[in-house]
Amino acid sequence: MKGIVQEIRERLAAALESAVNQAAAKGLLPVTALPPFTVEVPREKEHGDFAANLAMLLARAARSAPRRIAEVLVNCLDLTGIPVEKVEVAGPGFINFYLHPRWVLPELPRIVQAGDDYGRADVGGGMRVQVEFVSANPTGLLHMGNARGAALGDSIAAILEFAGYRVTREYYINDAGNQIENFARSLEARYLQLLGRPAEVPEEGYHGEDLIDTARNFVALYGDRYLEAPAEERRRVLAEYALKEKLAAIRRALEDFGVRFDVWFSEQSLHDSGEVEETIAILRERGYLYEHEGALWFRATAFGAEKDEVLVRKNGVPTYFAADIAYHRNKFRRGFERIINIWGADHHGHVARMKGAVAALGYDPGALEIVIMQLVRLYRGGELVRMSKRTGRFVTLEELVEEVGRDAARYFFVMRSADSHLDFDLDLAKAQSNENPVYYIQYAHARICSILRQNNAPLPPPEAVDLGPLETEAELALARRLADFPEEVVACARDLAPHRLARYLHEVAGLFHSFYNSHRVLTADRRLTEARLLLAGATRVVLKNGLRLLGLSAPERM
RNA sequence: GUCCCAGUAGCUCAGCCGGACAGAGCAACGGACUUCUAAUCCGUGGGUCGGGGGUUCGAAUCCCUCCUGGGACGCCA
Repeated sequence: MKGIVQEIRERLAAALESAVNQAAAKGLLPVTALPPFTVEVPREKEHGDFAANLAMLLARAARSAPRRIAEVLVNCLDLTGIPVEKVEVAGPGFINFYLHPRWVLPELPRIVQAGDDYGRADVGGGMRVQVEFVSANPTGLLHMGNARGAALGDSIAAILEFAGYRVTREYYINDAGNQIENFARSLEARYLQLLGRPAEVPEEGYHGEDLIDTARNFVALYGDRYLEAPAEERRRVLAEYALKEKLAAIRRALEDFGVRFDVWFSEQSLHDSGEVEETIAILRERGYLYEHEGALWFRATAFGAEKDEVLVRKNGVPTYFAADIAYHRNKFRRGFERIINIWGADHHGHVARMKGAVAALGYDPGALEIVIMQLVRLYRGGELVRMSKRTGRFVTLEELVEEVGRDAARYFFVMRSADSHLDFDLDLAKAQSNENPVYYIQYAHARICSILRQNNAPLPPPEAVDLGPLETEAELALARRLADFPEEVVACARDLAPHRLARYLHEVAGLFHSFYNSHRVLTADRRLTEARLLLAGATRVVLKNGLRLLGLSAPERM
């Protein structure tokens, strides 16, 4: 479904295009290729409802002044059927279109009729996309960076879905390799300590106190059964138990955060299935591997990376990178046409070599898109909250949700662009006051619901409502912005940028609050009431749909 | 040293696939609740878009260079 804004934009573009042809046919303009011009909405209201930069772009080829070309084009314009009241040439050569003030109103019944589907687009054309995010090590709890990734990834996935993609949300479980060994040794130390044996968590291990709890749970189940067992077996059993427990906790925390995954993909399964070996064999065949100092290297520099990378260590154990390449091959083989990874800034060095590996395997590196998000800094009482990975002391996702609430947390994570460092102010997120932007949007939604509840007279179907009474600036400005929603969704999907949607919704809420404070919706005039109820109802649809895409609730009462 | 991100109002940030006089929220100041939710609204003040060059009819936006902050440069993940 196309919004009215896009419709008019396209019709104006078409009219301009035929004006160029007309002018050329009449000899008023040399015949040239049509430049890629835009029909945009001017920032200044005085410049009309839409403006085209076509004349300026034609100036060079036509060897004529832009304003002169604009005049010629305006004279050749046929705007039949487009609600344009006035056309002007202005500034350096813009062609400005002034529409009938109430041109956007027909969109209102369409919004209400479409309901939950308003804004749904098909730019994705059913293309299969995989969004992989969070993928935190299952050796601990989720921290702020994981939380940002969760909010961002889930929102991007939802927006892409709404824009017509078939989306799979996936979590890659790093349940293999060195860190699992460290994990097991750390657990073993805690286990032994609990049973009164001297032991110490290794330097490189996991020092978080949560592992003491995990070990305690293990002891409750198995007691000292593994005290005298061979260390290898003891560690294996401990790690197996702890991974299960940690993963369940991670899953629960994410669900409480409103994030669900379609697939939980195990790294270990790539080793077990032989895919890692297979992938290495393919790279070897293609000539991208070489041996050096006993290790097997991938020639990442052949693809523009800064340096080559080890795939198999001297000790014969494949690296994380080797598994990750196998994982991406697996993604392509599953038929995903776009693969989107949400990574923290600390992984950006991995981007070039990963794309290189994809290319080396014969897949299109352009199909792999990496969204790099900058790190999160937490503030409380105006002070930076120090995090320490080594001691395992940090604020977890669960604690965050408990402290500030799910909606506030998610809003704060998506309100900034991914490549901006995020200063997360815990006090602000927690505040139930006007300082907190979260409630502004939700409050508008709740207010509308309250009005709708209080209207007890039956309403005509949306298309039968007389739009005549809507004429004030506040009413028209609100309706105009609502009609931008479909294009806004497409832009957010294109840029993988939920923060854009957050800003848009904030603006819509603002326009509604402003309207609300200067207009009564429920009045003695039934015709007026019905028109304003339609406007309010349309606002509700847009807010609700937008909030949903950001993973936020749309409360009916506050 | 090399690479990535950022530098825009007092603070936190949009705008960056070039467009016409640079925006929002908060903070500051002054107003609005007998009327559908004041978690709201209305108004006021506030900026060398980090500095310097360049490209262009036009640059916060593109290119070069320098400065500042954060991150990455492991046979960790």
